[in-house]
Amino acid sequence: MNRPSSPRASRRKAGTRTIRDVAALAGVSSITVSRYFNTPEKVSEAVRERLREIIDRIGYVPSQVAGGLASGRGRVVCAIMQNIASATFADLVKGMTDELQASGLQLLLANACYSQSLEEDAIRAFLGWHPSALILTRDDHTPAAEAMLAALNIPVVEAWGYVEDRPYHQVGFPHAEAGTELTRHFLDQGARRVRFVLPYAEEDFRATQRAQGYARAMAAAGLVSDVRRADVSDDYEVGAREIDAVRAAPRDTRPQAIVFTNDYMAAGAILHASDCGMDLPADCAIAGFGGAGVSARLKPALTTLRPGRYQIGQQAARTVLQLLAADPATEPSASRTLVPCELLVRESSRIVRP
Amino acid sequence: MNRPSSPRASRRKAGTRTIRDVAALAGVSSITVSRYFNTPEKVSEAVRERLREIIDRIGYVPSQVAGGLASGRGRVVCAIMQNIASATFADLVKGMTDELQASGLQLLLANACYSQSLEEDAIRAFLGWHPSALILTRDDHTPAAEAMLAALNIPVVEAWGYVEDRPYHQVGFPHAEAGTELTRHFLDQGARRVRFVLPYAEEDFRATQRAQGYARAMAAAGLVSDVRRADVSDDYEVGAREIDAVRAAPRDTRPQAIVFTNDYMAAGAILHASDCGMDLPADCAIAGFGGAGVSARLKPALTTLRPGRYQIGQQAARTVLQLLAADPATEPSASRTLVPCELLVRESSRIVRP
DNA sequence: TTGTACGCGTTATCAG
DNA sequence: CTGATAACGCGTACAA
Repeated sequence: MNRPSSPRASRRKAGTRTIRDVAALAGVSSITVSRYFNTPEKVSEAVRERLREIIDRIGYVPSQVAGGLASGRGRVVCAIMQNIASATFADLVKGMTDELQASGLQLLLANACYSQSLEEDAIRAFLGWHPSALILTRDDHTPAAEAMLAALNIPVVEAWGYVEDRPYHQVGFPHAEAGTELTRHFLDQGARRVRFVLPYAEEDFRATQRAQGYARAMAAAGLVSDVRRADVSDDYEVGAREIDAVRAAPRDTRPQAIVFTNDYMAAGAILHASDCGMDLPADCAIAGFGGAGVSARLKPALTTLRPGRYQIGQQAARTVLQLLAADPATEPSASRTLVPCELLVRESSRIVRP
Repeated sequence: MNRPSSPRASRRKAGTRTIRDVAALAGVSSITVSRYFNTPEKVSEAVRERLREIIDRIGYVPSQVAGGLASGRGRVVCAIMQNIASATFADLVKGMTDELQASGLQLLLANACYSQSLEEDAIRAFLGWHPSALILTRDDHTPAAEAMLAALNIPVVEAWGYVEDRPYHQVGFPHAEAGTELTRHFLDQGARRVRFVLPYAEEDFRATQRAQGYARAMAAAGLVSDVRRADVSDDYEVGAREIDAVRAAPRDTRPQAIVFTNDYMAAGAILHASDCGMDLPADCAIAGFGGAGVSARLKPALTTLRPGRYQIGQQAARTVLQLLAADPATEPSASRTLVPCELLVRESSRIVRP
């Protein structure tokens, strides 16, 4: 009963070396090899030397999986993006990987496609990996997601936005204020009819937040908001159509300036304007958002508000690293790190008085 | 000796639920819960129902870490990009995650920054995760990396390129032929002086491959290659300077057409040309590579060769899934999947006979 | 269909 | 500084 006929075959996969193989070769116990990796200062110089040579020779790499299970803390940071393919999130990812790779942490990535529900699914899937930290890119979650986050008991960073009264760490900038800043740039020049153009898809809630900042700035100046929602998905085409709309309107009701949700729409406007004989910025001033590379090359060069996308990713990762390094006892209240945008003022946004 | 004074405290982290907690609640053994997740058809309908309810209620998520260790095969696919922040690799990543997330596989990402040595480091780091497959984005590796790949004994896919005589699966397109195709596009129109412009950084070896394809096409037509290497890193500026260089040259030695390594350089050229009174494509025809969104909006609209970036990522993931699903016994020889580029012929590349 | 026993490769704990 | 032992949470093999 206590001894089956055969002593049960090993389940080892061929070619897999373990900490014990290394230990045997070095004539030490396996725990010493473990210490060699985790707390080398507790291993004598002589043994360390011997182990280094053996590990190099047989190309041994410790199993993160086994280590994670045994220690309870996997060296994993999970991040959920809203649209991995976009330049915005690609830069965020680069900032995070650059910082995490250096610390030996592995980044696990998921794509939520701007959906709360997909974000919830991703969080749930990540639970199984026992992450040491979680980086999100929105601050409104489903109740189920909030519950999981609260129960997780690991550092959670909400990157990209910058919001008050959240229980988690914030790294980013206030999007509403970004809209306000661009609007004020025009108001300060004396413009009174300023339009804001939203993209076709409602999914990007950040764009909506910027529109709210625009509306606040207009209201504060005693002006009427003029928000238009695009009717095509191609950003360049949106810009082109806006130019056509402006041309079709009587001069005295035309917007003097347009703030576009992103630089691609603004670029579409500028490229189309030069095509149909419209004189920018005299006929209509333009500003974008994002700091796209092409913005400086357009004629007129595009004024844009450039967020520190890479820096936000980097800072989010740094925040995680600090929290992991800190004494878990010192409960740090949710921090907020502002990574400001840079307003690049160029020719396109100059208000020309008639 | 065999019984320490205290029966050794549990190392369980507070709040962590295990398969056994679920089993206890359901009044079954833990293996039944395991089967519920892995082979539900082997669990009776009644038990399944009960488990479903309990798992939902307590929010249990199986540990991927423990499961991976026990089964020997983690549900992990590792991918190494060359520049995560670029649109190219961002699209690849999206294609891969879209496909893998649906299959419950987790993507582990690393960034090699176009460095063979960093790629080797990333492969080594990935070894510790016992990946079920590996996706690379180059086909020349360090000897150490090749050795690890050979020893790994898991599916390896080299994405983005399309090369013969590699021991691994290929998904992509031949970059040299991309250069050839763009060059022929001009030669077929009767052009004889065609220039190829490489970026400043030598790191992107794919650009060099496209240049080789250009050189072959020129040689095949009995023409002399005219490859220029950019002297600034800003792609738009490169394009602008090329236009200046063309204008400075006598008309009868000017290139009739330029193939740019990427669309941003080409866009820089077009934007600058309209600025300094150069008439494109009459004065010089232009083609780019990449299928950037802005290309269609330029004046003249830019001819470009658009690779199926998303599709390549997707197909690389599909290849991985197929190989994982296939009988491991059937050793499939390295497959090659061509994801062709699309030549978008627009106004910028029309050769105008004087 | 369900259960028992044990191992996966590593680390925490305690002992020397 | 080094080692023996047990645990981490789950899946495989085998038995019922």
